[in-house]
Amino acid sequence: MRPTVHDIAAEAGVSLATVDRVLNNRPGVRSVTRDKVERAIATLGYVRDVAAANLAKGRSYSLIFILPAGENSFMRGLEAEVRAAMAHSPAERTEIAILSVPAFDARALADAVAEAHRRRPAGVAVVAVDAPEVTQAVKRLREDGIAVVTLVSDLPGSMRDHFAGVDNIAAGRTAGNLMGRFLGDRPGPVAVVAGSMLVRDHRERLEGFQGVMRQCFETRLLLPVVEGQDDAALVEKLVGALIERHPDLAGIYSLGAGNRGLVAAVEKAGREMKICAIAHELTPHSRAALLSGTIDVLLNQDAGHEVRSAIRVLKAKADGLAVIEAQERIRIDIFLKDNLPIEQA
Amino acid sequence: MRPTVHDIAAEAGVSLATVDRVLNNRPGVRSVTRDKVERAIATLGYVRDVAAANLAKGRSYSLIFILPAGENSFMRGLEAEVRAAMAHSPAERTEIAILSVPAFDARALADAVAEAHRRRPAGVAVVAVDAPEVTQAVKRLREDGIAVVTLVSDLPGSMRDHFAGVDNIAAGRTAGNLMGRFLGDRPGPVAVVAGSMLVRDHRERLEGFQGVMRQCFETRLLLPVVEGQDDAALVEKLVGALIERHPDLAGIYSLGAGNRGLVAAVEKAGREMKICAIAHELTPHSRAALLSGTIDVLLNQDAGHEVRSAIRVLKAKADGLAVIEAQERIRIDIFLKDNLPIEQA
DNA sequence: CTGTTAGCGCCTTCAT
DNA sequence: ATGAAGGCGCTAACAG
Repeated sequence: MRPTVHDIAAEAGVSLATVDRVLNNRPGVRSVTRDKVERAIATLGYVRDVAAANLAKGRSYSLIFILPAGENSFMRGLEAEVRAAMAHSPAERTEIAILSVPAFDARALADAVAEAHRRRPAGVAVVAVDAPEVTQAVKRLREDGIAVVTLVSDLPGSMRDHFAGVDNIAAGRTAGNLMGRFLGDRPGPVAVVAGSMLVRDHRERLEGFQGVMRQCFETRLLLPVVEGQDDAALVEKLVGALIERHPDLAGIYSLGAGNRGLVAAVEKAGREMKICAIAHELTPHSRAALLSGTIDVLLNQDAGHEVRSAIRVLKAKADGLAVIEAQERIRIDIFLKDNLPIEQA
Repeated sequence: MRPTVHDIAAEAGVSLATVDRVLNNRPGVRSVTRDKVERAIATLGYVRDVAAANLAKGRSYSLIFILPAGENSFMRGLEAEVRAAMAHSPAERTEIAILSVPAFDARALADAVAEAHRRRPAGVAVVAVDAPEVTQAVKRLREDGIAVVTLVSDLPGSMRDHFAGVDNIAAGRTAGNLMGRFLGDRPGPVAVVAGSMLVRDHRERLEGFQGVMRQCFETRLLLPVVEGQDDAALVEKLVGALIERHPDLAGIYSLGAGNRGLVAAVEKAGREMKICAIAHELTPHSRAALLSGTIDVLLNQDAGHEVRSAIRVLKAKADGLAVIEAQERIRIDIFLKDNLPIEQA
């Protein structure tokens, strides 16, 4: 049987309360007493039973998720994952609220962060727009002792506790490597469609993609990036124009959302163009396009993993505990039509 | 606050003990009383606090992992993950033991399963060799009410409760698709190296790979599969012979272990052959080969995920609980040198 | 500064 | 067939 607080109390010759004070390093213990207890802990090899501790505490963590509104399927999937987590709230001892803000709108986001601040939660998770007013608002949260995790897109310099998202430079590099290899010797330029250069994840993917293309496939012409605002209609228009202007277009890397527009434009151009399309995020639409062959590769970040990791980290940080970063790393999934997971319910 | 057993007892007008009997459907409750309690549970929307239940029970699950011995880096990594889980044993209320058996040896494995049976654990996880005597031994475990999970390689027809591993047909197909696309129009045959056709995961990968190659890249010559017994020295010899016999060899798919031998043989052949190599499992050696460019793609199954999933499932099955299969699915990771995760400690 | 006591939500004897 | 009481390992008042 593993040792309990009672065993430590006995071994150290003190009471339960004192053991508890030492364990949670609360004040009000002479350092000699503290030493005795710590020695007992060490010799008995005590490890606290977290479940029992939580039961006794009955603590509950109030968390706020700030997510972009709009049609973006990935973001809606992310929201669904947050709502799924809300459903398990009782078991997880969390109380989660969602704040919705217009996409790519730094002012609105900064206001939402301020609103979250007013509600004094234990932690906040935010899909960041990379702008000074947002950085400042997040900094103020932190200065007030509220834990902050950036979700999907990071916000360096904001003092956020953690970033729950993928390495977007690596994602861009991966896309570049696959694009270069899939195209082989086939001639023709490659286009890049982003959502907005205001968000860091898109900037980083672009950087990674361009880096690999210039470094490993230096003969390939890269067209200047166009910004589709993650809006399907706009993306369709932009991609349509690109295809028209470049009849020999060999590949398209869509590093943001609006895949419906991408798919529509490529399908309109027709099969015979054999455009190699690489896009991000597995959604019902992009899945269908991958299976039909319109999209060749999908890079994906698992929204469920990101949300659950964000919650774990927020709870830990709210308790002032450290986080094993390696254990919270979010993988970049690469999906071909052959390794697509079965559709979930 | 969510309802507790007390609330149900009050609502139903019975005692805690009776509520508990109903909750764990133990005998000794009149069906009228049972109904009253069940109605109370439903109207209050009660969900039991598993942590508190475990605390009260103090139950501990004894599990046995049966793993192949030998140099195979992946299997050693798997064992390391099991040992890591053993380290958390107290917190997880598990007592894990490891049984080691020679690789690809059906008799030895069947004996080990019988030995596990004798120890009467709550559950057994086994890396299966696909042979009748193993199937029989596993069936006997199940008939005795012991939960069984196959790990990495499955054993259909054995009545095992669950398979903790990847979809190996999909893995083979993915390898085939990438091989076909990476080679493009480049001429030359493709070789396949397996470990042994005695294990199901290797047979399935082969099936998937050949399927895609024949279906989507039908002009490409596929050499007959060779078996390297997951032994680096043997693999090196076999691959060396293949390269010698086919100076125009375009690609190699290594679907088993022994990557050290593969890498040695390909590097000996020299860069200028530009052989496209696709292999399985991320190990220190294969990682280095991916970074150096000797291996082009690594398909991987996360041993840690598999072990933790196996433990979760065994505990659930030991308690007679259902498992959400979708939630236990193990993904196929695809690693290029660009998306390799940072090396863990 | 330190100890006593009463729970957290659930399960388990032992009576009745 | 049902209930009362104590305890799992830990924490949190409240005394002293």
